Amino acid sequence: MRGAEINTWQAVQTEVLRRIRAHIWRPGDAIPHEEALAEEFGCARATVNRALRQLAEDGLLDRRRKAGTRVTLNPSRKAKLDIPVLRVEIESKGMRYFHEIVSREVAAPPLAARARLQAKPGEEHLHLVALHMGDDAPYVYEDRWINLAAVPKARKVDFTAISANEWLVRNVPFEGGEIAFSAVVATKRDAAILRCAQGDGLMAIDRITRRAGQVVTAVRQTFKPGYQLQAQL
Amino acid sequence: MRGAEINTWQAVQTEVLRRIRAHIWRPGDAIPHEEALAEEFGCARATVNRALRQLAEDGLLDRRRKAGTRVTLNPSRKAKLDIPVLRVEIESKGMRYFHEIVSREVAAPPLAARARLQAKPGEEHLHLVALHMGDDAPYVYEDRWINLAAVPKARKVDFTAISANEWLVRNVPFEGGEIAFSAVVATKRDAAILRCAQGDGLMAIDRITRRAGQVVTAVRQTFKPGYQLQAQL
DNA sequence: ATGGATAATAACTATATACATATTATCCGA
DNA sequence: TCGGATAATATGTATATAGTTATTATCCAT
Repeated sequence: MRGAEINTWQAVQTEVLRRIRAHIWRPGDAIPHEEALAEEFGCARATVNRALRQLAEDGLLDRRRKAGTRVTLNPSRKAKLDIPVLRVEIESKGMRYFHEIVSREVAAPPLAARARLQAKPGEEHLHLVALHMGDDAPYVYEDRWINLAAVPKARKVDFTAISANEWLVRNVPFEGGEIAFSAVVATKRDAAILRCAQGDGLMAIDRITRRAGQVVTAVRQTFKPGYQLQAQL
Repeated sequence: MRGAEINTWQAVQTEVLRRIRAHIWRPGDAIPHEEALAEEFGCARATVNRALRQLAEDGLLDRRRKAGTRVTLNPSRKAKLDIPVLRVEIESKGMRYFHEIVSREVAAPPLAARARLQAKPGEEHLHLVALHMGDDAPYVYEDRWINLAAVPKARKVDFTAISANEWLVRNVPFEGGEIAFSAVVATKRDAAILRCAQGDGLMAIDRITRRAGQVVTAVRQTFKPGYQLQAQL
């Protein structure tokens, strides 16, 4: 598999990678500067830069002007995982996607949710509980708050026709957010909705989405038992 | 925060991003080609390329030769999470790190583990169970198999002095692997080791590390209750 | 020694240019 | 109409060159 590059910059990159892995250049060591490597590999400095820059982005090298480039001391493996829209994820597994609204109301969020939403007391939010199904079996259910001050249009959207997730992605430009994964134990309520046993271990994903400083939406998605989140190293 | 670029390519990137988010260029739409954008922004094509290439890597654009560049239709959020060596993670939280070996034996893995290890019957592996502590409280425990055929040196390493995790990172060049996150329910044994209640929801991480086609090590790490894995969107 | 100006350095950015490559569109003959 | 050769095109890669910027090292005056 390795060594199948046609590119110069990829060839340089894998050779550098090889030297790091073979401990020819060890963690903490400085490696030759771009110009020297360019000469060694018989290519332009820009090409070396392209190779090294990406390795730095991946966390394998530390680069600083004038100080040079060194092999990262505590290499932390970076896993990239992509969180697709649930419909896409379910359909990509060959299942038929369907979703239903369990409850919908406009209300002021309770104290616990208010902090996450950065909401002032009395501010109205749309509270949605929805269930996403794969082949008629519950796959994940979500408990979501949407900030109506940030997204007034959401008040009159028919979320049975399009999931909140998808509607938001399509209609609300957003800028960032946080995501956290944790393990929870199925409550009686969880079990009833997901049709699993009370006490099962469930993966939960908490997400907050921001736009212009405001929290647009905060959601907890609770997955069916046995759900695995996979990534490549 | 936005608009604080000094670079041309970053300025181009955020402007493109803005147009995507503002739905000036909508999902599925083709955007102008590099040369046109270069002219519009008054910069070189290489600069536009740099900006767009990264957006494509982030999954916001789809680019194909001759076909051009379009806004991704089903934008799946990509979260980057880094998995540091446990010692570093624990120490970075201001806790004192300590680890102990619960059990250690050389054995042929049982059938269930053999598949994951791609091991032939009778092949010897090192089986390690270790507990990582933060401030004297259990943080995570791991059940690990190390392929002695791939890493013969491991047989006589003192893993009380350095954790297997760290020793492997430092001493075995590796090429790739898989990682999976799931939620499990604490068994009696889990509870005893982690000093938690049986039935607690625990985050589990399964990892397989390869080198030259061989599986170097397969490990399951089971975290203390309440553990959260966080990432930025 | 200490601090501050100055020089040296290595990565960072940008440009023009050129060629490679994948993919689409077109055209032509069977 | 179908298939295959051919042209057109947008992105991908590589290079030489040049200027920018952050950081370190040095040197000098106090």
